[in-house]
Order: sequence, then C-alpha cells, then structure tokens
Amino acid sequence: MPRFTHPRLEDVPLDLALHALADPNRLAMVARLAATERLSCAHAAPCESIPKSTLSNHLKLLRAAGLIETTQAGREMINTLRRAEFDQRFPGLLDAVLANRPA
Amino acid sequence: MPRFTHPRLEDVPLDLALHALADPNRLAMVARLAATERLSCAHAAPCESIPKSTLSNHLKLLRAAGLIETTQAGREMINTLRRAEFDQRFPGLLDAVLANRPA
DNA sequence: GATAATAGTTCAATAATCCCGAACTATTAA
DNA sequence: TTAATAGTTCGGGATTATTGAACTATTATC
Repeated sequence: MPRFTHPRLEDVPLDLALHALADPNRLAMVARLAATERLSCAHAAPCESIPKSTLSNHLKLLRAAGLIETTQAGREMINTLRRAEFDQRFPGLLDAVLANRPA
Repeated sequence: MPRFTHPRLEDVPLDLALHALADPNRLAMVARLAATERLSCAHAAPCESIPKSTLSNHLKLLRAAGLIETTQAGREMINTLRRAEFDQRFPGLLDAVLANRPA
C-alpha cells in the first residue's frame, strides 16, 4: 500500500496552493477537515456522487499542495489538515479563502 | 472592436476567482495592476516572451473573474483592477494572495 | 485620403489536464 | 479461504490551455 510523500511547505508554490483550493469539491473537503480534524477519504468527500477515483485524485492534489497529510490506519487512509504549517507558509491565505467560501 | 462584458461581482464564484489567481502570469499581472492603476494589455504582461494571444486569453480570464475592467482608449485596451468591488465581494482574499506572492 | 504601423482579438490546431470506469492492492471481517 | 472494504492506479475520452496565423479597428505617415 502506498506510503504517501508529503512536500515540505517551503517547496509548495503559491500557484499550486491556489490551484488546489480553486475547486468546489476540494475546497469543501478542506473546509470539512478544518472543522473535523481527522477524516477518512470517503468521509472527507463533499457528497456521495463523486467517484472514488476522482476523490482519490483530489486528495492527491491537496497533498501535493501541502494542505493535507494522509496516513494509513488499518485499511483506511486518515487525512488531516496541515493547518499550522500551511498558515506559516501562506499567512492569512487559508483563513481568507475559507471565510469567503459559499455556504 | 470588442466592447467587453464585465460580470457583476456577485455573479463571480469563489472558484473562478481563485482559478484566475492560480497562475503565475495572471497573478503577476494583477500585482502590476494593483501597483500601477492603469495598464494597456502589452504593459500588463509579466514578460516579453509571452505571446499576444496567450496574454489576451489571460486577460479575458481575469475579466471573467471580476478582477479587471477593460476599456478601449484609442487603439489600446486599458485595464484596471476592480479592487474595491473585488474586495467587497471577497474580503481579504486579494490582500492575502498578493501578500504571499513570491518576489 | 491611401498605406503602413500598432494593439489587440479570434480562430483552429496541438498540447496539457481532468474526470471517471475498470482493474488492482492491501487490510479486515466472516 | 473467501468476501468485503477502502482506497490507488491506469487508460482513454472530454475538457481546457497555449500559441501561430489571420483578422479588425484605430492611429500615424506620406
């Protein structure tokens, strides 16, 4: 099973971070993680209708953007927001984005 | 000659705004406009090497995102940042993005 | 005025990305 | 062992991005 590689935040360019956030589904997942701390991939999904492979791809993108960390726990993958690190790298950015997210 | 249509900011979804900003060239243009107030398309370009058609397309995207307004002045198109409107629609967002932009 | 130059748009074709079903892997449950 | 679960990876079709070439409108020059 894959052991994921997580980038150092200093290696994440702003563009990549913005791109990761510039999608309703991904942003919804980030918002959930911001509120919930730990979520399996399936539980992080914004809705049931989104296919597994698409979801997996979204989470991969969020990982590459330094937004989430994924660790294996049994047969689940547990995702957490790398909030402190992300906030240190891009001060105020995630707050501003989340604050402007539609309800 | 085209008379551009500019969206009402309330009709601009967050995703579109973030997507518009999630590109180094477009973000550089926004930063220039934030500093310079009025720029023709060519002068808004972040570098010489970027082709005209690409530049035109970038500016179209920025318009669609409610970030810039383009008006014709002679044979130039003058672009200005719709900062007040954008800030009202997405409070703190543009500030946060610009503040985190690489130098 | 005609001609050329300028500033940018639009079009069309190629390149790069995204999405998602199908097949696969690893772990737990029966 | 067999089945179920949780997710990844792969491949191809659909979408989007990039850019050269042709075009349009405006100003400058002769």
